[in-house]
Amino acid sequence: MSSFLDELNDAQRAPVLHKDGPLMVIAGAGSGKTRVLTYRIAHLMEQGVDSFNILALTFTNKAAREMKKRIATIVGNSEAKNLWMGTFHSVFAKLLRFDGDKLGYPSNFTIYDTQDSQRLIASIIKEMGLDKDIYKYKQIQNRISSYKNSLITVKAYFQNPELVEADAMAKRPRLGEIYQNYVDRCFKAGAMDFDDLLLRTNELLTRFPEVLMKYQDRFRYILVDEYQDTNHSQYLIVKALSDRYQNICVVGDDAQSIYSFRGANISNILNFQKDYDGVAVYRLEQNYRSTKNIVNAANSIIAKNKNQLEKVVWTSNDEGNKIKIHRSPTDAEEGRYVAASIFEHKMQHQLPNGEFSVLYRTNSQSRAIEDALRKKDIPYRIYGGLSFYQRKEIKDVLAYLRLILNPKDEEALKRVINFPARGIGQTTVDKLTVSANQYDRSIFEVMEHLEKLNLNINAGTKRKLGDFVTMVKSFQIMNESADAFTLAEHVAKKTGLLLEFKKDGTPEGIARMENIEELLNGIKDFVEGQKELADATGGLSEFLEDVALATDMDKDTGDDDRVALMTIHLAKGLEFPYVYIVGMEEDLFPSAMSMNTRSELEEERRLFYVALTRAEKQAYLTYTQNRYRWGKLIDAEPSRFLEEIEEQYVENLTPVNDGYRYKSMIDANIFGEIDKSKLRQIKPKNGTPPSTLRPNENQLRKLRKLKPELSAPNTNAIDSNLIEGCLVNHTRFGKGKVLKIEGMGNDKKAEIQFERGDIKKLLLRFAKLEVLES
DNA sequence: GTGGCCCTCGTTTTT
DNA sequence: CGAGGGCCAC
Repeated sequence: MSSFLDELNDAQRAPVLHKDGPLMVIAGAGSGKTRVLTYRIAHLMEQGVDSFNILALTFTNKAAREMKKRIATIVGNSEAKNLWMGTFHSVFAKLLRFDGDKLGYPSNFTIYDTQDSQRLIASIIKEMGLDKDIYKYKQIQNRISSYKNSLITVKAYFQNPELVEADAMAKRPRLGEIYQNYVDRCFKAGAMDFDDLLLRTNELLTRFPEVLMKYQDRFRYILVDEYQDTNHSQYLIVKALSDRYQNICVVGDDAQSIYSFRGANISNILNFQKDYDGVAVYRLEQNYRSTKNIVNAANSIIAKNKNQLEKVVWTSNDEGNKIKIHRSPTDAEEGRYVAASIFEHKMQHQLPNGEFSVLYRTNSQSRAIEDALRKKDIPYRIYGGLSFYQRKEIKDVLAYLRLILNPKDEEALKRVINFPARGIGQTTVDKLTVSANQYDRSIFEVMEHLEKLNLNINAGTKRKLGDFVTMVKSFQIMNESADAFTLAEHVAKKTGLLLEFKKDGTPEGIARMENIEELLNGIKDFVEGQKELADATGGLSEFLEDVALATDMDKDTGDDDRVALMTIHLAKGLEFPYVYIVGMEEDLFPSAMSMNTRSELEEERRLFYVALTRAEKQAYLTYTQNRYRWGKLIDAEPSRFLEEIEEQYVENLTPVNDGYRYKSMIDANIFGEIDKSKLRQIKPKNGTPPSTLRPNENQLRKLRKLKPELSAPNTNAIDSNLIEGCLVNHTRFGKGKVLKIEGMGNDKKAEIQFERGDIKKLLLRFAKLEVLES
């Protein structure tokens, strides 16, 4: 029966067979971690552990679904169904639906997404009459979120002088008040934000020992995937739930911890052995995914990090091709190169699109890649970014649906009360909000009792408000009998949403209408799917919860064959035969925002490690010399990570001396010029012969090392004489006139009209210029 | 109350 | 450069 155990190697089998007591599995990239988790669960069930007693926390709901499916093939579908599996957020949302009433929440509480939270915070700031330039709602939301993730409640905040002082110092003395108001308003709206799902679970488990006992007893075996990315709040939940039986299994890889910005605490995994008694540690070090070149290159990168658990990832796979590094003049050409390369591979080996992925640091980089792929007719799919459910028109429909379930949902109400336009303006909404705050009621309740309240609202508007209330109530009645699809379709029509976009007539409006139709189809599928499930209540509420907590990864990709475009963060846990990592430039990757401390830089490096280890057969690293950012073309410098890979594993497709295959509208020669001139100066200095293997990388390295000493004297020498309008001589371009000087210090550039005809922009610290006449 | 125009800001990454 | 928000005029 347990033949699946034969599919494991010895290292994998050990944690699968481990039955009781805490265990930690340190799983290197591509070492079969998911397989271990899956089989461990299956094995527990075969050993007689009741499926109701197992809780598995995964990184995406999709991962949970797939694991469940696989387990079902081993132990049978009816048993697999009973497992509690999903992301922290979805599992504990479910738990709070059962027991959240003890904290005063309705079981149909709304889940606010980040945008809802931000809007609410923005309106609180406005209501408090604070300066929006000092109290920036996005920053404040971020702040509150990290407080919540560290379990710093409003009360804890005010009791902590350091925090209060820090905010006061940052000229935001009223942050605590905003926090207080925000929490109150969410509560009054019957809403939880993402962080509440964890924070309130903690509160529930702490304040109600009988609830804690119930779930401790229920979840006798707990498994946590990607443990390195848990935050403090999640850590405490796991700790509390596993406290009684101690059957806790965590799986992770400290080298792949990349979510500290949302509160993930790498010390959770580093300290696991201290947190539990008698922890068994298993290591999965054999990589089954990638070639030797990729595995070794990745190892050589991560070795640069200081803080890590001991582990040696190795593979018996083929050597494979070297990692290819390619430079382009601009981001548009980078896109073209990637598209052309994918095309070439496809043609040569008859490969499907699905074997390729393009990974980037920031979502905004996708545009150039998209353009290029589209031009080559290569189908692609973007993951993340503005996901389907975040689109305006979709959120509008969802807001109506949310309002049906929870009329107290303030953000949903404000979103749709005047969309499509029905003559209820900001002034009216403000009056309602003030009144609602005053009576400690929701806006909807105020609207229901307009007659009894003496609000300064004219009769016409009152009638409109009344109509709106009546409409929402009619939806609520319909919800009692109709299924989610029928209701949603009715809502889309009755509210005039569909018509609104249809009558607009622009391509954009039509696209929006089609999106709404797609949403309706999605709801239909959902309803159909629910009919098959035994425990499903088949309603709107479950659909909305799914939507609120859906990752972009969770959306069914269908079976169409497309190149995958996504951020590196989103790529975690995935693998592709061919991987292109684009934008390998300083300030972009590593991000300019993450280079202030060693730990930030180390996280960027882990991110690079994650990116590289997604590749099975071949990895490409590309960078540009100039990139459009904020609508401006800016100089780019190769990422330091390029140099950190050991030379033997990479191959440079664009060495400096290759004669510039890529002609560009802008001055692509700048880098070539510098490198050559620099080399000439450097060579006698340290006597190292230039490597014939990787001239570019060698030069770059030297260049970087020498830059400080070289740039300072250079610019100084030139500074005094070189002014706009003066005549200069360049060693290679000849005589020219300086048209413009811009930038400061190292970035100081001169735009020069050369006699031979062209205009070039040169960095002064590199250009060898002789001033002829000023 | 509505619509249009102008300004600002942003690009880290997400449940 | 683009999106989103605020302000002003009708």
